[in-house]
Amino acid sequence: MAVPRTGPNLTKIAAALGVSSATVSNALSGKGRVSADLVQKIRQKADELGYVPSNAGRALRTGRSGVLGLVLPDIANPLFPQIAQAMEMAASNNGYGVLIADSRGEVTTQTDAIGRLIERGVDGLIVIPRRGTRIGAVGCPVAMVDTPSTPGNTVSADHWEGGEQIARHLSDLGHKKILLLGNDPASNVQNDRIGGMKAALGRDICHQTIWLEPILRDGGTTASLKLPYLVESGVTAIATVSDLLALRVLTELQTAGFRVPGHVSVTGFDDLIFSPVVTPALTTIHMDMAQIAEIAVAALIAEITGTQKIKSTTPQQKRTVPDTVMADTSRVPMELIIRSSTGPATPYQTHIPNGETL
Amino acid sequence: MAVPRTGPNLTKIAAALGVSSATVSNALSGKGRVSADLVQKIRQKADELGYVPSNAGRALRTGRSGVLGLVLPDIANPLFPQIAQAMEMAASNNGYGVLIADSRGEVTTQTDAIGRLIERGVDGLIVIPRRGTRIGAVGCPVAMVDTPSTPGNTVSADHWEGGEQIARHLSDLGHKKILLLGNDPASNVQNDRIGGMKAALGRDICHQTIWLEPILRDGGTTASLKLPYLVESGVTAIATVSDLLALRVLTELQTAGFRVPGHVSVTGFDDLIFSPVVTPALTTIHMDMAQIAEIAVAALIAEITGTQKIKSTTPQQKRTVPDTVMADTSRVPMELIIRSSTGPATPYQTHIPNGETL
DNA sequence: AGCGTTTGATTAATCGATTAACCATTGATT
DNA sequence: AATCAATGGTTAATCGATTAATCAAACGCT
Repeated sequence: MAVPRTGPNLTKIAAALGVSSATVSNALSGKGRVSADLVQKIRQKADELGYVPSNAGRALRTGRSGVLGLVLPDIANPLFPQIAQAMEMAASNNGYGVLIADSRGEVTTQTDAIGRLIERGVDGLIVIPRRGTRIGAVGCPVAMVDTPSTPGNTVSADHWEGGEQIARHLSDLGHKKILLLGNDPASNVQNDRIGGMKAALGRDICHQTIWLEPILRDGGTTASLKLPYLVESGVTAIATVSDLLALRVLTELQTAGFRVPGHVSVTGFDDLIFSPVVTPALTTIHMDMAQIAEIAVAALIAEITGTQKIKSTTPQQKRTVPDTVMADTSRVPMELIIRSSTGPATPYQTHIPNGETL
Repeated sequence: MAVPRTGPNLTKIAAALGVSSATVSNALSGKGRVSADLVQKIRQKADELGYVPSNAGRALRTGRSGVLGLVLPDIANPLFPQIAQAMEMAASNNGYGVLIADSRGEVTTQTDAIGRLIERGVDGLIVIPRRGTRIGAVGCPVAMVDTPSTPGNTVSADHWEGGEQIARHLSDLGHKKILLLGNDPASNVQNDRIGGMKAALGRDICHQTIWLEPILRDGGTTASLKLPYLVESGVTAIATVSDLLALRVLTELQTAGFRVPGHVSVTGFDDLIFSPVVTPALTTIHMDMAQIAEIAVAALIAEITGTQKIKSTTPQQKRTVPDTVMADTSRVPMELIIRSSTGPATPYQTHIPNGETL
């Protein structure tokens, strides 16, 4: 094709000033020895010509692309916007770009997704694994964002502590009989959250855990949670592991004529986009994704820029252990957001779903 | 640094077989003239060594990176997962990667975000603009996904027709007094949706349009929509421009003691993740993001691979018109999803919010 | 003055894939 | 048999930035 490169490059700037391209490179990167006023002139000329360094050229020479891969096996995750935004921001603050990959929920394609990213030459991977999926050796540093209790985890929110906060909040409101509602018992995150809740509930508080996903799988989508029955049997609070579940519970209760939080308090997790705008607004736990992203990206970059010296000399024999990186802080605290879906416990005596004034 | 490249490259394969690297390149790309069995042997050797072509080398030589940029000025958009997933899939099916950029909602940083992508050498941009923001000249092909009525639009869902579908559905159910609820009157998408709704409602149907965002801006977050008043004044259906709004309306009505769809029918738009799981499940409009993405990516790639010959010979003088590409089909139909939040119109006589059996 | 050192800049090799231009066979044609 | 074309492959240049290895000049020091 012989596409004539249009944009200005190092050589063009060098030619315009009558110096060598090496000097221009040094001046712009501040590495070699270049006199102050020549640096000045080069900078100016570069701006004037609208110089944009070629990533391809740099990548080829340095062996680093300046791009991180973001893998979300479960992209349907409603937290995705938050995660993507936070990661992109953290990366671009550090001069990196973010390439996304999606594996459509299937485990087999997760490997493909990672493969695609590797082929594109990413310098590192950020992986939000789905239900504890292990990542095989990939040949580049990997930051895993799962739960503090997951082996190989780099950084994550302290889901356990978040669970404790929610449980304490409900406990403080006087709730004595609480339903803990999870979705997938195989999820590390959800187990941590539920674990934290249980740990924070004193012996005087009765609680029961229900996992939704197995029920739906066995009973079909029509399977009911029998929430009205549970409430009538004395449950005054339902703590879920996700705002999505909380929303489901909330609307189901409201349709059945119960008042939230009048009859039952409901809590969620994650502070999703809809949580503040529903009525009643959801009491939930917010995670500081920006901070998590910052730590994950920092750890990744540290590994990337420091890993060269220990480069394995035997290219054929890949390491079998994933190169998950470590961070100084591996768990960031979560924040309790109290809104309107929780209130004082009012033990349910007689069932009057309708016909009463607030 | 002198990082010794570990992975196998063309030269290594060539050396292993005693041929030239050019032949290997030709064999793998199927371009030059190479005998059938040599191609065979080269392919085999490449697999054996686990050869992965270097993107940097290829990009440098060909001037194309094989990466598309995805710009979502409004990343908080709950449709983001769907969009990102569809785009990534369409791109990777065509051998391209997707680099994301976020402008955190601000218009000024939108330019920065695009700039970052350009600097990373993307071959083309996919832009989902926020409220009709225009994209300046960027120097690479751009696919805009907005509304069919937006000038410069490449492809999008037929929001107008979606609005018509929803309106017809409500009309068929016998609703005569309908509230149309939008959020941002400056949004092209929302205007199309509302426009379609209005167009499909016959003269015998009374409707009123309310925009939420201006009300909230003037009246603060506490401003109420006075939904109960509206319902009591005879509105039997509320058609919103988004599932998020529909959810808001739904929960507000339920809390006020109204039954959906018993007293009022509620509809949304976009079929967001929570829409099927709330009670009652939302009747809404689903857009075929996969198809939109496929069309956008195809149009972009066509432009990318065909644009070389008309490369401008005057690099300095950038085009002032954005290079938005055109597609054969610019509007893809939407699909009406009827669930439980809509039902026959039952004109509201006496207000009995509570105390009645369904 | 003579020697070593610092400063400032240049040369040239390199990363890996692509491709235009070229060379060497073999086969076909008149 | 001589010429031409097709086939199969090689050479070498190129994309743009980086950087190790030089080189030349200016400076400091005894």
